[in-house]
Amino acid sequence: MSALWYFENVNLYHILCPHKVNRYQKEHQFKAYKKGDFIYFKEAYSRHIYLISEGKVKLATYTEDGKEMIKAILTKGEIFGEMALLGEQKRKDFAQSISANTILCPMSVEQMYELMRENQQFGLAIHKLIGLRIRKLERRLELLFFKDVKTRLIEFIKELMEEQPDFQKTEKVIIPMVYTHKDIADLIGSRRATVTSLLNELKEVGYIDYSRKKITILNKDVFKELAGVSG
DNA sequence: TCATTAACTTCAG
DNA sequence: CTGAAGTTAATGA
Repeated sequence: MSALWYFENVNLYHILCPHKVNRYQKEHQFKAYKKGDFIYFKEAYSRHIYLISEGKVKLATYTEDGKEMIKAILTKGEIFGEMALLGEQKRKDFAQSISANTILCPMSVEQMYELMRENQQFGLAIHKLIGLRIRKLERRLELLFFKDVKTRLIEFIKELMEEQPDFQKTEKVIIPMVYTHKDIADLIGSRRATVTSLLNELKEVGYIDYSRKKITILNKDVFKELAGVSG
């Protein structure tokens, strides 16, 4: 199911990216953002949906005590701002570029509605994506509240594993790393150093191998059974 | 005991 | 050469 989500994202991008859609070619434009640039702020009007053509984007809100709560970090090929399609008037989170050169295709809500009307498959895929995102976030929040960091990291890696298109087929699963240790730490509510040492721990006991570019799960079935709580 | 802080080294642009 | 990423060890809850 997570794998589906991945596929749909890719397909969405192909359907959506105005590059591929002839009749939007004229009005089509990419927008570039530097590191730290905001794409939209909290409480801004929700007028667009964005496709990531290049780079990395962080979606987050502020908690009551003023801290950042990171909802997601998205990369090339993914879409965000989709809540605008469900009638969201103002953004509940903010979006910020966290890579040096982030390039986005903005699509207006009206354009999106038009596409959804004409292409039911597409409309369905969007709704599914929204549903899955909400569930994913809920699950992550639950983990944050009730589990220790190690469990959170393992669950996080499991999720990435299941998003790999062909992960069922082989014993080993290679996860290309789009996240830095800091990104991971942000997402699981921990620190860079903790992520590194936990990854090393998993490496030492032979569950994974990793470098900056990828995490290799040496045996997916063993990994799937990992509960995380140490013993 | 586990995770964070801080200080350090390595890496990439 | 600089800032970010990654590592390590000391310290706190």
